[in-house]
Amino acid sequence: MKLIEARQQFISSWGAFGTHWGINRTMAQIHALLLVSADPLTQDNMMEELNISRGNANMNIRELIDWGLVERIIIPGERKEYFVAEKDIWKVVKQIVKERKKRELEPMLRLLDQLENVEGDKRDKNIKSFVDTVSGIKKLGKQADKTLDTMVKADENWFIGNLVKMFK
Amino acid sequence: MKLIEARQQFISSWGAFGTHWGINRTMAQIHALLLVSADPLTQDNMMEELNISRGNANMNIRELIDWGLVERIIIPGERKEYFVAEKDIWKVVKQIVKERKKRELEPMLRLLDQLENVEGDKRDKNIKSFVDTVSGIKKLGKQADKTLDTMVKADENWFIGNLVKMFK
DNA sequence: TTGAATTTTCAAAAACTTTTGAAATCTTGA
DNA sequence: TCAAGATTTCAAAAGTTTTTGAAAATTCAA
Repeated sequence: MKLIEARQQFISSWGAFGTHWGINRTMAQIHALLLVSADPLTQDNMMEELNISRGNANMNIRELIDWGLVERIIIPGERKEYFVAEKDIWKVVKQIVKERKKRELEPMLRLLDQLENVEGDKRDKNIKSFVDTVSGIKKLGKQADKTLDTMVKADENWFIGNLVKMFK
Repeated sequence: MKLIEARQQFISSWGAFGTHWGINRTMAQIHALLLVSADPLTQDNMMEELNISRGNANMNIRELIDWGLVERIIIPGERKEYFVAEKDIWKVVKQIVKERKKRELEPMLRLLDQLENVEGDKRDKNIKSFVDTVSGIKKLGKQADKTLDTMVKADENWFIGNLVKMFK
């Protein structure tokens, strides 16, 4: 398989993959393009390679910066802005985990804390069923939260080393 | 907070949460409703409680069954079908991990295997950048695949026990 | 077997998300 | 300061997904 073709495959699959994870196709494709590019790219480079409009490119690049996955860099003597993606996949994964934890897991746990204190007789089977479900989710959620916290702080070798121990 | 209100909060938040994970709102809400219900529910119960149409209810119930999260049960002497959700959250998580692994991670790893064999001189910086990115993702992906495999087979105490060891 | 109850299907409508592109704003070198 | 180049914004258009509801199919008790 030729490089051009392989790149296209990668970019388009990464885009499709992203849509299963609540990330829009273009954002995932821009990310993929930056991941496989040897050099920094401009917005115009990306617009051309992915066939997307200026507004679309701009919006999604900014969102990637917001997620901490892409960095804007200034090349001295150049007027245009250039962009690069973090290439270390372990760092990318940690960054995504960190953001999703903050944006989704933590608010959910705060809600569950409140919901657990529902009024009424715990012997009522409807109340019991509600409280049991909420407590169960909370318990697993809190554990996941702690685990992810530690993971975000860890380096790759530590992580893989531990997994090997854990699963041998 | 009263039970009715707490249930509504839970159902609506679970729905919003689901949309961040590529699951549609209604499917997540039906799941939430079944999770907090003490008794099996019919399709009509769910239509009424969630204010959704017959077709919508039917489609999403079937999708939940497809994911292995909900079971259809027949109550002797009753004409209607009843539904219950798996209440053990650890089992729910394992089931979701198992399905997503099969539907998303495994196909992605098969693609990466192919893309790694791109033709050309590995000293060309464009080829190097592509191959390095693909290899890096593949390496982490394979590790995740193994880990999730073990997790899917494990029971909760084993899992939490190990995490505690790992992170103490 | 029949027919009322129930479930399933699916085309069209509604809702929601993404993309476009032109205008507005900002930036910087001369 | 100016103006050309670059970036950002955002309303409208296009595209996608979800929902509806009525018709078709299926089920089952009598």
